[in-house]
Amino acid sequence: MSEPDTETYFRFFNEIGIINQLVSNRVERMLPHGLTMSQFTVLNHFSRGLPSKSPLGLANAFQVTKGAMTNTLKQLDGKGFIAIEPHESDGRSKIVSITDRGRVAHRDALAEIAKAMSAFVEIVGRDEIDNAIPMLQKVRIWLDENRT
Amino acid sequence: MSEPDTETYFRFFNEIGIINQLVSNRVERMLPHGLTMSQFTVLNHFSRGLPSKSPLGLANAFQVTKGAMTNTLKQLDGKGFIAIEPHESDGRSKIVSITDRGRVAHRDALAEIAKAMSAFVEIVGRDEIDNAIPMLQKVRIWLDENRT
DNA sequence: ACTATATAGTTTAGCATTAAACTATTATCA
DNA sequence: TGATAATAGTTTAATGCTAAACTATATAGT
Repeated sequence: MSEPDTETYFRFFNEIGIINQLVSNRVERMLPHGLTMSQFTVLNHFSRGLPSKSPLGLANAFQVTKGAMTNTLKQLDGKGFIAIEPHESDGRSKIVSITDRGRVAHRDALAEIAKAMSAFVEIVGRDEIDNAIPMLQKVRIWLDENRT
Repeated sequence: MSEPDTETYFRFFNEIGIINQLVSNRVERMLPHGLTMSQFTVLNHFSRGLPSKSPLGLANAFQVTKGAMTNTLKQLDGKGFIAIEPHESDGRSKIVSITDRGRVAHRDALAEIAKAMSAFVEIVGRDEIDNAIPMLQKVRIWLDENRT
């Protein structure tokens, strides 16, 4: 691969890095209930009707370490937004699920995000987002499956 | 905006967040000279022939705080990869530039990245990257200019 | 059954980052 | 000119993340 090519790919990932930094920062400052981005992401997962998962399953789904997930779940549990129960047959494992209070918190958070996004939506249309997501998924899946 | 729309936009930013996490992690482990992603990004800026900048200018360019940039520059300086000189007329400011050793380190790093990217390039073609960058730039610029 | 290995989760140390306090210098303007 | 505000950079405290060590339970192989 020629050097200019590397530059282009690097710029791609660099744009992604800066967007991530700007978005995380912005969203985190407006989330209610003292939610962090990671905490919201977990609530978002369950409020979409997805089935209960183990802490490890969540860590894999969001590509963070087990340790990071332990921390995130501890705080969500402290706020009463999730329930952590022992796995019925495997003594090593646990099952995480969202609580009613968690659902309310998620709804509040989503409302705040929607409010802040309204201006953004006028600039970057739904079609552009729809168009980009499959490509981003392809990138993410490749990175996930080809870890070193 | 309807709730499903918010979901779509959120998924977009979520994919970006996960990609960023996977890439940072992967790249950082293979960078030579003990370079971090932030350090490499600074070297990359200068090695592209861009003009010397103040620490604050670099912090703004990469969307990190002044404090983070102080730390990054301190480490690059310790490795002899950059030179930090006082601004000629403004006693508060400094000017950062890359050194010859910094250029060599950058070249080494770019070679490692290119090597690791070769497999990725086969999956996600140059055209897809070229197609995505303008949209990402638009997102990044909007986020940057519309900070709260 | 016993031992070795693998797995789920927690804890710890180290690091990069942010926000805010702080120092030093420059700009504004009355 | 002299006081006030703005700016550049550093430092500090707090936070979240990773990697690795650690505990406890489950699985596999003999």
